Amino acid sequence: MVRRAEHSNYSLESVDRMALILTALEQSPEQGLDQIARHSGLNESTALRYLLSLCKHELVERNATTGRFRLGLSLFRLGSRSIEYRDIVTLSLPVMERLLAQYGESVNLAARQQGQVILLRVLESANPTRKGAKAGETDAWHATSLGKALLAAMNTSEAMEILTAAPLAGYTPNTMQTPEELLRDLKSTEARGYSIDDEESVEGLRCVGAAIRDHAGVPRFALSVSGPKSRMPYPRTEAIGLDLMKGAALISKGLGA
Amino acid sequence: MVRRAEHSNYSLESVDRMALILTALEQSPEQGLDQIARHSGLNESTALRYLLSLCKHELVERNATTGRFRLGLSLFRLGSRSIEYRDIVTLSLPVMERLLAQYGESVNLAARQQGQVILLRVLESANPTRKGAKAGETDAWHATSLGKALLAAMNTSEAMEILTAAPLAGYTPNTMQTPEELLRDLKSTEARGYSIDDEESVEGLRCVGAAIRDHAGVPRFALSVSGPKSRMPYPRTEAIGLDLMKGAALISKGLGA
DNA sequence: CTTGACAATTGCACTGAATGAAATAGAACT
DNA sequence: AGTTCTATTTCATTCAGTGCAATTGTCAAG
Repeated sequence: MVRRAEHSNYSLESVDRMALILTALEQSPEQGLDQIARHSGLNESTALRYLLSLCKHELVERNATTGRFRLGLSLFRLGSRSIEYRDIVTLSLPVMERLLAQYGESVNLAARQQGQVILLRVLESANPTRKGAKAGETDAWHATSLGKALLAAMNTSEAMEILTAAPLAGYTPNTMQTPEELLRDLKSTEARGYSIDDEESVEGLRCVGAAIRDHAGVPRFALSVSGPKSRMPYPRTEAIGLDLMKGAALISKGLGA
Repeated sequence: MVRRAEHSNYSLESVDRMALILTALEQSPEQGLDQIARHSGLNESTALRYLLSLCKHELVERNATTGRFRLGLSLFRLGSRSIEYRDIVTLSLPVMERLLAQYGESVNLAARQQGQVILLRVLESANPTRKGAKAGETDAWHATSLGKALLAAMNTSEAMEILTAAPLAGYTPNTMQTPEELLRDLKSTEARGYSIDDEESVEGLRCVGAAIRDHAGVPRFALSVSGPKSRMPYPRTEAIGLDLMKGAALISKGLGA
């Protein structure tokens, strides 16, 4: 039963094309047929047929007056189910709630996905934080505790690949923008066991993060606690960091690690 | 450009099949190939090929040990974008235009933002009204149909918090200036489904409003129709109120509610 | 109003991608 | 050992899906 499908030719072109269309639509809120065709590399008539078919299932929607296309609500419904059904979230929730209760700061759970760090779940602190992150958003690899926790947990060559794939944007004066600098930070992160984002993504915001490994030991998720610098002094970040490591380890174990 | 595609045969079977698969997967968190094939009515080999292709794009994921399938994280990402890209103004415009055409009175869209009610868009009636509201202005919570529609849609404690935060200014003899009086009004508003401002903010002006909820069910926007008392007699306000509720519900649905 | 440029839509003939039945192969039992 | 599941693969057949080219509608400029 658990023979894995190896034949890569088990890939249906139509599904690939559909994915291309959706990826194209992801780039901007609303697009005309020509833009989508250009972006996806598909023939215009082909793109139109896919789009209309997708519309039938509300996976894509069409502006009735302009005729432009956008991502549909069915995707939202399916996406919500996807998270709801995901054991990582249910598995992490108790840990996250405990961390929130203990420290009173926002707790975040993220996944590594297709080269991005995507927030799965956020438990907001009761204290108003300047960072109003919401599930579904993507975080920067090099400037957040979530991203850096994941990077530090993978092997160096893989991390380098991600860090050199695109120019490293600067968000604050503290953002590290060279791979060399980051590599040094990742080394100490690995030794320490948890990552620190000291105003590297948002000014005044300090975060601590730890990686979660899946059943195969691959770092696939990360947990973080974030709060204003004033409420995150040094001895506290260490306490939180150690606690995060414990929590992350517990979840990893729950995933079968 | 805006010729609408009519030919229903513009539907790709592969897209329909893919939708069948996703719908099947939506039914329960994790399913084996046979269940999915049975549920979708597809041949097992066909279902497998779709599933594996979908896996390639992380639209579907596979449990590595059991071989069972579930909805993938890409759906979550796409779904989040779908909501993010949904713009309240564009979504509301068709509804607002219909209301203006139907009743010939000014139609207003507002958002609750940072403790205030902010007008997002105003469609002016052709008949000169004394209320020349413009987008960007703020409305009073306690003396307008927009504000009261929002207050009535939130839970009582939250509404009270807003009503007691600052003294309630009086604009006309009709303005309710005590939380108790307002609370009673909000109760009947909730039961009625739409709010009424009967010369409470501007003398001679009568308004009817309804709340719009976002994807999470939070009342975040409101829609209203306003006109001089002379053109807004009682049976008419009710007709407009019911119509507003329908419109608001439609927009809420468009936001993912 | 006419013209031209552009974007969306449709018709159509061809073709190879996708299909389902049947054969094969592990896994998990007895 | 065999038996019964479910998952995977093969393969010949064929029709779904393709892209070109023609058409139609829209918009803006003259």
